[in-house]
Amino acid sequence: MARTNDDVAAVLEEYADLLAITGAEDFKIRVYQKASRSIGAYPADIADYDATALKQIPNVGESIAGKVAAYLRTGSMAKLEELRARIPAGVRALTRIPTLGPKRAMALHQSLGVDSPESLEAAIHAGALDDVPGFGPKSGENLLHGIALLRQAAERVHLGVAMPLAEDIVAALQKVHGCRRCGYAGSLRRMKDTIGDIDILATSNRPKALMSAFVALPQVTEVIVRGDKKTSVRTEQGLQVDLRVVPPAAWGAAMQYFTGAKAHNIRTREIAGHHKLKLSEYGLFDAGTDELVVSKTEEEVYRRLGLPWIPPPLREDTGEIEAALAGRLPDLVTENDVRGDLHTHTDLTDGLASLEEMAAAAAERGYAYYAVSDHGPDLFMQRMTLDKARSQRERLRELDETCPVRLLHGVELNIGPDGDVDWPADVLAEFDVCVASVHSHFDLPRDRTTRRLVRAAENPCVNVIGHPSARLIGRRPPIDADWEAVFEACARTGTALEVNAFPDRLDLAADLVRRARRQGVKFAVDSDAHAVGHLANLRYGIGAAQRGWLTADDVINTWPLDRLTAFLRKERTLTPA
DNA sequence: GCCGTTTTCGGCCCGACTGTTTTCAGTCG
Repeated sequence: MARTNDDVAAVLEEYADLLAITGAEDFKIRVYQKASRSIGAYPADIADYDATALKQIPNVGESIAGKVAAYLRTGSMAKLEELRARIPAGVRALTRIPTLGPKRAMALHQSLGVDSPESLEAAIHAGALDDVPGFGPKSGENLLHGIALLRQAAERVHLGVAMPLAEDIVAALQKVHGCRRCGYAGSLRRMKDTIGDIDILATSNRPKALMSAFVALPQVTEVIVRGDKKTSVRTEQGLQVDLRVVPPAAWGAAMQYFTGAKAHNIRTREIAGHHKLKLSEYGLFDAGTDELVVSKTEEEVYRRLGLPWIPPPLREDTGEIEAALAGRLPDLVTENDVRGDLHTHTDLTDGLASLEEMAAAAAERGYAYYAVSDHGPDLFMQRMTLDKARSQRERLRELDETCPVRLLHGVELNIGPDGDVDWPADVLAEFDVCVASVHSHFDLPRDRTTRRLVRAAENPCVNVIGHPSARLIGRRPPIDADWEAVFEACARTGTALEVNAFPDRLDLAADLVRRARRQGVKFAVDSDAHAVGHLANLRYGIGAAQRGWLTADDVINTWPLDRLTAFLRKERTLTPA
């Protein structure tokens, strides 16, 4: 299931955690964390690598390469096994309790013998904490609260939940007297598909007023920490929201800092160090004199570090720093580049709006072209028939004559367990665009799922594989396929992969998008709209595309219609009739 | 343990807040 790289990354991460619990030096812990990230983000599969090959990976040196090579050979890592033998697995679980880090977790384990959140909870209730130095009454209270939160498993929420909430809070704070600027940062600004907490940044010379307004927001149910510079709250759905207030002149440095990701920031601070500078949320400073160099805009901060401005979706330390230094950052696709949507529904099947309403909404968005792609007959509950599809086409052609948007007649086919789709080639040839998606049989064995998707791609009439992994964030895992084989087939046959913009799908996911792009695959960023309001979800799909390093050239629905049409002909025109 | 426009040795990201401390360690982001 998991790639070798992910498996090794998890092992190194665990080793780093156990080192921290045993009180190892900070820098040693960080080295294993860095190596874990580097291997996790490394594009090639390392399954067959030996120590020499492993050392080519950044942050993997002699020692780690040796450990990983042994792990790949034997399935175990001696040093890790040693630590596992010393520290019960539950102690690592203790560090997942908020306010309890490795040091204090180990202290509790040694003095009380606790080895799980449950046994800690029992020990606290028994009053055992009173005898442990460094733990007062407040600690017990906070730990119990933390254990309760852990139990609720405050899950990460998807972008479609976090973004509107963040936008509401920003709008409210902007109205507070003295607030100069306010915006969201963090993983939300990086457009991660799921969000653990929301980071809001504001500038004001009167931070107290801003903090008071913040904790009084109707969405707030609990204040976690409160200060003049930083306040954290929890909302009714258990989501943590942090507000940071900095002086107006520090906006750029603060935005850079709070957008993260943490690993990206560590790199930018290291680079600052090399330039004898010091970077914090308050600005870029001369390391010797502490004099401010720049802080007003992110562009200035990056420029002074010798870097171009790096778009937030790339800031993960997965190669963007190296690309920036080499002047090879991708020119990312934006929502403005998009000329049309290739996957949308109407009330002919499971959509809520009519063909006319959807076409009008597409025109309003300024699209040049727009495909209606209702379900084919194989999704039986949608009651589609060939007659219905053809009569929809007639209406669409008629509407097209007066519509400012060029209307395309499409279909969303169902990919059966063996890769077959609803209609034969002669029927499919009547459509302008064919999307084909998996809607059932999600648990087939990997090789069968791979064959299923490859066959769909090899169908000369299938233009786009819709929501390729069929995942539903937080509800259904992605189907298991040999994705490299699927990507190869798509690149070879001129079949695009969809980046479905529905916020609980965001499918293909960004990391797979990036891997597919390396194989030369093209993409369609589609809304899969079932209602007028869904067309605007496209922004989330663009976020995923950006996180996958896509340029406009990689995305077929940014192309002019004639180029798109040529792509959609696929090899149909090359195959003799 | 890794790495090199400061280096093959000596550095390793920075600041806010909390709780328990009498000046700071631990945790978090």
